[in-house]
Amino acid sequence: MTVKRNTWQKDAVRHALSESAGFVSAQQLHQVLHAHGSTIGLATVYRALADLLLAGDADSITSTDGQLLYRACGTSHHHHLVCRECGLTVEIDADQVEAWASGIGGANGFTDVSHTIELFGLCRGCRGL
Amino acid sequence: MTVKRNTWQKDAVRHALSESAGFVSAQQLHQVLHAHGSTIGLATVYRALADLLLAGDADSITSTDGQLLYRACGTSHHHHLVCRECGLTVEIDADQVEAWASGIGGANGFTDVSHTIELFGLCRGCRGL
DNA sequence: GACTTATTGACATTCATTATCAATAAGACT
DNA sequence: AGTCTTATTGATAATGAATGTCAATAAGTC
Repeated sequence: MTVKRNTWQKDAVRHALSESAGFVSAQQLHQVLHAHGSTIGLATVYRALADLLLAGDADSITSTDGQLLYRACGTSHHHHLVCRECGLTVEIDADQVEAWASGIGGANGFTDVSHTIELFGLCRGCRGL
Repeated sequence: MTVKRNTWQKDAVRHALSESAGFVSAQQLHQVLHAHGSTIGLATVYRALADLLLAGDADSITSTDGQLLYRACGTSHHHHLVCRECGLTVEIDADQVEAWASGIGGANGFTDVSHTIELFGLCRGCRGL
């Protein structure tokens, strides 16, 4: 049977992902890693992220322009309010929504319900241009 | 200012979409239209679908393999509960969440707040395998 | 250290979606 | 009806994220 091997590349991806706030694309992670001097390959980043998904150490959503965004998972769960102009991000917690989400899931016969909630808007600064 | 023009192509896409049950990809719609004798171009199908999205006459989700799926849609804004195994989709309406979203946005100085909410879970069928 | 083979990484490939742009036709105006 | 403006179309090229390929590398074992 195939035996998993531990490589610095996988650790690097895991670490870079946990350092990132919010959702990050595989390409962004690759760039960040290179900016920090790593020589990791793009394909390897994709493979490491796929492994993290399977292992449940990360989850993903697809952004509006169609690319997959990843997030470290297992830490505290929260959501973001993002300015669609400048990218300013405000963390929000949403206990009501958490409860609502799991309730809806159960009412429809779904289990293991996870959710992705992102709010986009125009922040004060960008509006006041 | 730009003036919208009505073409048989847009009507064809709108009609084909409303005839389709469930979610359909742009490529599938294009094939269906050609199978019915239409000579509509693929790019035009994409453009018509984009217009329908903007007009609120259709909504879309991204399938597990990354492509956009479209569906004719009523006027009301709603969200989806999707089985992460088989793709079974249940419509949910979320008045509470709508209110919560705009409230949070305003409280943080954001205007024009839009949101994306997706719930993923395991449906009864897939769980019982 | 030697060996097996999982993993890497540079590159090619796939494929959905978008951009390009000349040709067409919708709507307005006479 | 004819003319004119330009929004729209459609064939094709281009983009770009994601995956496949495969020789070279290195993790874990003995």
